[in-house]
Amino acid sequence: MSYRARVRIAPSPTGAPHIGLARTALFNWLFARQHGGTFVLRFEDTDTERSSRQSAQAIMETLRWLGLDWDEGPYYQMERLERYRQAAQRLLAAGRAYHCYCTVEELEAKRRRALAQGGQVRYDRSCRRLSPDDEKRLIAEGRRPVLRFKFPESGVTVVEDLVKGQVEFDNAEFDDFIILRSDGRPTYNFAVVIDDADLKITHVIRGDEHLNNTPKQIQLYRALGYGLPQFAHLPMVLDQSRHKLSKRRSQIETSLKSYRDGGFLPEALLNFIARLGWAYDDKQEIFSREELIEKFSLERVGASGAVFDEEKLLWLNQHYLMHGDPGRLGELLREFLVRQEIMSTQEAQALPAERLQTVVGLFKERVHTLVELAESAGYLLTERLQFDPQEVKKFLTPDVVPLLRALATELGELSEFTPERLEPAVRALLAAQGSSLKAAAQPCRVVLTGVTRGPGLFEIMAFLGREETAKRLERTARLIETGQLNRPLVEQNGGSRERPGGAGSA
RNA sequence: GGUCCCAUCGUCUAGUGGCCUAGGACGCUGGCCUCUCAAGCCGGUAACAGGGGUUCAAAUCCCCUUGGGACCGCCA
Repeated sequence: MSYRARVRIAPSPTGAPHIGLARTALFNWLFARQHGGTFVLRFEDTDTERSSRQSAQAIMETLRWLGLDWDEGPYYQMERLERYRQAAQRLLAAGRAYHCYCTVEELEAKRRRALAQGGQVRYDRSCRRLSPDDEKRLIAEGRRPVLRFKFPESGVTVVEDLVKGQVEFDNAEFDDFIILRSDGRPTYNFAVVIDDADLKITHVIRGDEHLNNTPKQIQLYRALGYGLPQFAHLPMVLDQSRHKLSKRRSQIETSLKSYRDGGFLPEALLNFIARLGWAYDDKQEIFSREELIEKFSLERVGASGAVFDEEKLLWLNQHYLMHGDPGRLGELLREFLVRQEIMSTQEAQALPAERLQTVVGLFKERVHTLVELAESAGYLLTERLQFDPQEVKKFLTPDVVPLLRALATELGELSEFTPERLEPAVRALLAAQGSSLKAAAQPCRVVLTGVTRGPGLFEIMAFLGREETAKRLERTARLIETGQLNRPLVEQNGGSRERPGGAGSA
């Protein structure tokens, strides 16, 4: 297992990078890293209509975000046109390729006719034996020929696939496909062979959908005199209706950017994707990047398609949120607070890193994404409380007012404003008032946060600090008395810009 | 329509002829814990698509059927 593996990811830069790209990239990357090999990036940009430099940039940025660093490239096929031309020339000279003068319209008509008769949608090879005179005439008509590959008309092409095993194709099923367009640009099946040969790719690891193309490529390798790489066709990632993941028809999100924006961690996404079609054993679900490199193997890649289960991704993301580095998570939270418009860039920048880390600690096991984290933490970091009318009605009744006042006063006297000191103090106070923590916790929580769920009451108080806690208690007590709690508090406060998260903590 | 691939709980999967009255995980669900919600812990639900073979023995091997998917472009 110590050969110099060379693998590649060869996306076409024709749109936003998607899950499928990450999947193929990850498996190739893992294979390269595991074997101390080389991971090459190549852009298949011969579809000049749809390819764009921006898309290439977006793909590279996404790969970087995922941490799938490449060792070579990016190569661009459009910068290698001369290479394809030379190879095509060789094929032509060897009698393995020929010019075809059929127009797009003619081909389209033939295809339609064939399909209507329920027959083969293959090119009829009509240009294969044109006489020199015919060719002259067609050229004189101004036709610009394409170059077609003479595919063997009989025999069998065998694909030795590392995932699918040995797959046989009857050569009669294939037609003389186009290798060079009329303007000289190569088509996919041609360019991919020359590039993989030139780049000395040892293992072509790619999606399942290419298995049917492989015989075409194998014949090309042979005609060109190149040695074959090993092939490994990965099962595809499917949507809930078991179709290939597609931006257009699938319900689930396919764009990687939307996962990034949605508050997913790259390590969670990678861990999740790795387990789509691959398993190490019956025990382990969580794999760090290093463990994946160590434990991944093509032998253990399954053959059947795998449905993308967002619930499981969410679970994994929460796992990495709970166990990730607090410092890093804190900074990500800062970013998402702005992104989710919880606060301004300036406000976010003013937050001490330590405060953010505390928030992460308080919420990490209660949220699944950074977006949820930012939105949940809003009431701790800003004064904007969203009182749920239902909860207000249920918990903030006039009879809790004395309790709130007592708390505000009593807590002011506490020497240390920490959860450890708060708990016994509050419990004692409640007991003295003839109440209990069980009875009073929820009203207090709503008073302080506006909602009925969240971190422990004492953690919340400690985070808010003595002053802010007392302030919220008093203010809400007043609002209850005057019956003003039917509208959002933020309006009644006249839009205070004060930040409780700033200084006054214990 | 043709060719090719695939087929274990709803989902991801373990299983490579006996260890399987099929294991784990997500989800769902019951309980514990508890100031809420989570997290955590304990328990439950749920699958070998069907039919033929081969074999002492089949989820595992073979065949057929069915079902699903991909590809069949001067897209990749």
